[in-house]
Amino acid sequence: MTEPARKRPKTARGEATREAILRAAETVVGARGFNEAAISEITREAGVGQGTFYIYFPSKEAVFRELLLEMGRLTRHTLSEAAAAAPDRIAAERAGLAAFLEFVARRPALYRIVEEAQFVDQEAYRAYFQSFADNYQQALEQAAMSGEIRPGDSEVRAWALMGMAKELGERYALWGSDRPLGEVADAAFDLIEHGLKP
Amino acid sequence: MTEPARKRPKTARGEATREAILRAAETVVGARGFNEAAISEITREAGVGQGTFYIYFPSKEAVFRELLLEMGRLTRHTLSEAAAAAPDRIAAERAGLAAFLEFVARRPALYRIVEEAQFVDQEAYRAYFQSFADNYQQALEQAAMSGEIRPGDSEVRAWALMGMAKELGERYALWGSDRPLGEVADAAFDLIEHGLKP
Amino acid sequence: MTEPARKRPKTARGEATREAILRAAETVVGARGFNEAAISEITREAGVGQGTFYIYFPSKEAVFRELLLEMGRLTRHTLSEAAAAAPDRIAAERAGLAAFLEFVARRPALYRIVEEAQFVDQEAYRAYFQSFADNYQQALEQAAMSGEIRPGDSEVRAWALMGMAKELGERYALWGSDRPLGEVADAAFDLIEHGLKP
Amino acid sequence: MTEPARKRPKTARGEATREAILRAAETVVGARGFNEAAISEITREAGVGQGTFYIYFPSKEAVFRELLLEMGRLTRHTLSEAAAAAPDRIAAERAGLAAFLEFVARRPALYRIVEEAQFVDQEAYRAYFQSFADNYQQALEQAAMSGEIRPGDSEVRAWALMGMAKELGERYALWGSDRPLGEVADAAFDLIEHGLKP
DNA sequence: AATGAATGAGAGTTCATTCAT
DNA sequence: GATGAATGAACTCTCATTCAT
Repeated sequence: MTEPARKRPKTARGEATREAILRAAETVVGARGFNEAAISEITREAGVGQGTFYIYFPSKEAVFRELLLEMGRLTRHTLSEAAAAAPDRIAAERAGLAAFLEFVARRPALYRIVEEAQFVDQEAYRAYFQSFADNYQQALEQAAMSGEIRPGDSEVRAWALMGMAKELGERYALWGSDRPLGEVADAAFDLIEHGLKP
Repeated sequence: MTEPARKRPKTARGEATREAILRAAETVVGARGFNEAAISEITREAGVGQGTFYIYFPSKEAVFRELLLEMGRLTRHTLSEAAAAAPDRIAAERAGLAAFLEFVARRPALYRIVEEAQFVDQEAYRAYFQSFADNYQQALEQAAMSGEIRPGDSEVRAWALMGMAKELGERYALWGSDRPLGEVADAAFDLIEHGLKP
Repeated sequence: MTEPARKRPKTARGEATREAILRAAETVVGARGFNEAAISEITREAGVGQGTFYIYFPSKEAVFRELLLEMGRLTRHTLSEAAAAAPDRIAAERAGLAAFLEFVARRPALYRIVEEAQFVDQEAYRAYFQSFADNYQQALEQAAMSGEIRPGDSEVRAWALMGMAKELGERYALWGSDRPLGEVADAAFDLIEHGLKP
Repeated sequence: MTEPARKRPKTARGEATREAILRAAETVVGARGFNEAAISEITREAGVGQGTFYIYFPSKEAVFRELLLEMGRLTRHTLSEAAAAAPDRIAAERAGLAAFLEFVARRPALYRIVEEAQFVDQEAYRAYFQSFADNYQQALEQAAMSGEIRPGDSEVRAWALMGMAKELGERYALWGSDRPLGEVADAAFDLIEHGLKP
């Protein structure tokens, strides 16, 4: 199903070219969307010939998939760093949310790509979020057992909290807004922490 | 930007044709996605000639936009019905979430179209959700003022709750799952009501 | 394996277009060969737009296959007419060979296509000749039983005689030569009739 | 028209590389056909870098031509050996046919290449067979003069007999068959010797 | 109102060949 | 001698849209 990357470059020059294409793809696909992003535009942006693209990626979908993987690594890294510094789960939620919003603001193209994956490579998209959800669920479960949070359905909670974060990222980090992201994170965290009930 | 629908049919026959195309578009676009959905496939599915499409819609994007409008009407109707029966805002949240999940499960193609709108007609997509958020925010504000819910940032809350609902709809109603939607709604509602804090 | 022709035209205009493309393909593919024959050249020759090609044929291979079928029909027709007029098998051999050479000279492009089929659609090519061989073999068998020819291995004979005819067609009708085809047919027939032995 | 081979290697290492490329080309071109055979595949099969190809051959057609020459040498050698052992022309026919079929069975790729030459380098292809025919014709002429065979049109006979051999080679040695090649040669020889007439 | 035919712009992709190292 | 990288021309094929009937 998942074809392998066409080529692992063997020289430093090749490595650089591959990286240039990847960055150009992030830019162009992030800006135009997958379907409007032409290979010719990506290679122009990367400053290489059209054929060069196919030395490093077997298809347009393949770069896309690679960018998705990158985004996965970066997000995981961002979140685990944020969580590591937090004393307990509740604090981790807050830190994670804030870090996530910052991250989306910093790499909007990459984030847009993740969302579009839904329509480009459903399988990869679902695997991507399922894996996040699995980890998240586990963390919530442990926190519930240790009494850091109220017990509850960890699976549904994981998805619900992910949905919140995604929507806020889209709305406030991607669309742009005059509200500082920290403020948004705080407001959302208040909801997560205490709920709506008076 | 938004061209008007090419033609409001005058005869019953025309009305039926237009409707057939709309339903075929929902099916095909919902299944294949906007870009993979060929007009020729839509018209074949609708049982009309290819040229007929352009009698009723000026472009491919136009049907798409029309489907988005439809979805908006239906969702609004669904939610306001659910909310109307609820005694207070907290109950309305619960009922609304459950109704929304049911709705997504019933019209998955339509829901997928809404999500894809992000990549097809960004402007329409943002307007769509902004309008929901505005209404939602207002409802939350009133509820806070009347003491039905804890006071807080209604705008962020609106987007956060919408994100939750969307993600749960996608995960449990669209992807499919063996968990009953009512159970999912209950679990999420528990989080919304009380938050994570013990 | 064998995809169906994309479209049976429904109007006379369509029928004419399809035929024009077929004739243009015969010309261009016959002259340049399958690989060098660009679709764009075929459609230019046919006087239609490039896209029109794909209304009537699903691929380049598909026209090719259609031309092969045509050639089969024509050859069969040519040979059976020639054989019908012959009093016995030996005479039929002579008449068939002469008719075949004439036919190749008249439709060189079509004949070249048959030969190239070997490298374009092996399966179709083999089926094409196997079917000829089967008929031929049967005719030889009956002739042997009725004493019109010496008994012998009809299968091998069929292929051997087909090979002769093909080679002579290629050499004298396709390459061109100053020797009249009738003379060639006579000379070959002498060999077929009496063999080499003094 | 016929460019010279780019380079006659000077060292044993070079010689080995050239030979490796030639053998890889035989394999790949024989299996895939000229057009489907990519240089990159040939060099991969040969275990050398892509650029190395052009040290030894100036173009893709050039290797092809070289393989054709090889095939010519081998066939000539095979046939002359078979003929040398035969007491007279008739016996030489038999031995030559049998040897040819064996040869095709042993080097199917090479044989396929000869046939495809028709569509890759017509000039070389025709020269190839014309030269065979010339020799063949001469042999038949001498045999006719010495009374070993019935007098007749040697040129046409040469082509006719070549056609037989080629077709039988293709059908029984290339396609594969459960009939022993010796048996096929015998049956064909019977036809060549005595003809069809009772 | 309806339609089948037609189109051309543009997409992704391949590959023989060149070249700097 | 050897090679991996690079390239651009060229190809097949798709499809939204227009139009004559």
